[in-house]
Amino acid sequence: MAKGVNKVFLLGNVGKDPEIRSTAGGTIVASFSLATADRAKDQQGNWQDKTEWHNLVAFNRTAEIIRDYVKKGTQIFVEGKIQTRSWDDKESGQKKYRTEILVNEMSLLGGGPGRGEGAGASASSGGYSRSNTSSFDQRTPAAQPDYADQGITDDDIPF
Amino acid sequence: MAKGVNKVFLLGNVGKDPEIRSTAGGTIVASFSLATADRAKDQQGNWQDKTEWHNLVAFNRTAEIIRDYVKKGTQIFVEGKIQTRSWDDKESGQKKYRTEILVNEMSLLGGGPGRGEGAGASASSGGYSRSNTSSFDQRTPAAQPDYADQGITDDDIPF
Amino acid sequence: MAKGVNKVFLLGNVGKDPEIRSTAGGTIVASFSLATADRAKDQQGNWQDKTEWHNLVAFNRTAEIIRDYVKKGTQIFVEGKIQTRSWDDKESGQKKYRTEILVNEMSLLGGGPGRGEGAGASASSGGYSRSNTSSFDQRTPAAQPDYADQGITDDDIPF
Amino acid sequence: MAKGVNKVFLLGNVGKDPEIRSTAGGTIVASFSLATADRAKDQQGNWQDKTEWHNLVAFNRTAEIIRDYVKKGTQIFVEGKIQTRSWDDKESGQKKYRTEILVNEMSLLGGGPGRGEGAGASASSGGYSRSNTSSFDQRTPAAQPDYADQGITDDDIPF
DNA sequence: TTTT
DNA sequence: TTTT
Repeated sequence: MAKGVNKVFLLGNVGKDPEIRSTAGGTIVASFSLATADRAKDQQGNWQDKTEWHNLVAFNRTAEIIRDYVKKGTQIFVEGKIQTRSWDDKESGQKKYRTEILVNEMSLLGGGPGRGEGAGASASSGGYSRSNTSSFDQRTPAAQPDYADQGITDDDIPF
Repeated sequence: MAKGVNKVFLLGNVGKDPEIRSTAGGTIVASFSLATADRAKDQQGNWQDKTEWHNLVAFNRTAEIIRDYVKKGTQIFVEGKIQTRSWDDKESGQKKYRTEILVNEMSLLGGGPGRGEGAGASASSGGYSRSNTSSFDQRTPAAQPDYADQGITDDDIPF
Repeated sequence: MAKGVNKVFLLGNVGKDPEIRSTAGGTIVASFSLATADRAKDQQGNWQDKTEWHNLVAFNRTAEIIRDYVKKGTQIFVEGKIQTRSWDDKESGQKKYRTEILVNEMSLLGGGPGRGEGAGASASSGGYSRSNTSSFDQRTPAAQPDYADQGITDDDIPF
Repeated sequence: MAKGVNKVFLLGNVGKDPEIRSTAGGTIVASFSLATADRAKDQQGNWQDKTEWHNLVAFNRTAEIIRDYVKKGTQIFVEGKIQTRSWDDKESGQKKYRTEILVNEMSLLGGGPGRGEGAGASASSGGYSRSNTSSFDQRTPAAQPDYADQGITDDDIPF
């Protein structure tokens, strides 16, 4: 029986083309950064824009959608959960932490220059459809993403 | 004009008595960890409990409430936003990151042993009131928390 | 492909013992009201408590948990979606609407007198466990709830 | 001290040009409907699109933004709370209910045909800016909207 | 480091 | 109709 709530909502623009990898078991993993713009008062009481960057990771079907439709600049809305992975840095011997958002659901929004064109791939047929919102659900993640290049073992996999 | 969404909901138990500090400017700052329990399928398909730890920080009125009512074990619900601070570690010269949840609203829940008694401080009068929910709002944070002991400058202050 | 977001979070107390029904197909349906207490400024600028009432409905496994653990006064946290059903009132001939929250996830909180005892049924063993949080997930609803007594047809079923 | 949580997130498209009114006290009130598209399995197990309609209401600064930038078709993201108003219908003598979402924050998204042109007003300067997200905050509502034409008295005003 |  |  699960307990607790750990829920995140982010709406922003993707910082770089997502990095797509596959695990030995065939699971697709998408990693990318998302910028959420915020407006806050500075110490002089003036409104200042501030950008917060988030590390996002998605698996399976959601990762496929990201591979096919999301790139630098794409505006998306995601629902996910916060996860912090830790490991011992080989060089410094220090404990290092990386906090990521595991994406559970994603909606592609119409905004931003990173939708519908470019070298990669896109199902957007331009014109009106470019302004649609599409939402995807990743309810049943299951697999062993290959995080080996980051020194991440299977024990770090969140499901 | 602000843009984007960066919203977090957490329901869990506090890991240790909160750390309360004051800035030179008189702003009260509360820092503490929160555990959210999760239930996820492992690679054998069995349900496993997993605890995720979050670093929370609150200011002003919310920090006062935390100082007075929250301690190790207290069950709370919070709404907040994700923030990642970074600095250069003096020893290793490496860039370090710390992701925190800036608490905007908090509800004290009835659960857990960490409500209403103990060495610290508490306004809870025990008995029935232990099962109440109380909610606090921190809408207008304003000040310069003294993060000096963490090598944090005023520029890192989120408002 | 789904589009859009329709997400609700409620934390409050149950108004009456939930009503449990079964459909012809065997689906369990739980209906109940939830009060969320709010604090808002009145026209004189004074803070006033205000209670908002919500109609909640849950199916299958979540309905079973509600049947077994939730009753009048129980404090819960739910995640769900908003749904408005409409029908033609036979008497007045008017179109009538009823907005409900379809519960997707629920956490039992420790608060309130409606936990663990009473005439109905409860798996709570009292004492310490009263302060626990338990969370349940209803990810794959599937069936034909019998809403016949409300003049509701299968077409109104949300899944 | 407030209690409880009553929080709603909606992402969808506006159904009609918003209705803008002013109260005797000068408060601006915006009312409009929002469609959130959902994807759900029907009884045959096929995925079906389903649209849920919501009644939204906003006051003050948020209402002004809506007046100036939102119209039929505009894609928006809103955060708000659920409110149900009730009154006695004069004709039938029946108690009637209307559930609305009181909008607290709104983000204009790039999608949809209802952005940037039209008879009304718009600050959108076309081109790139049309794909931006703008977010507005309504933290301190205060006033007496004139709901007289709906048989609504000051007592129904949520703040 | 919480909680069950 | 809950809860404090």
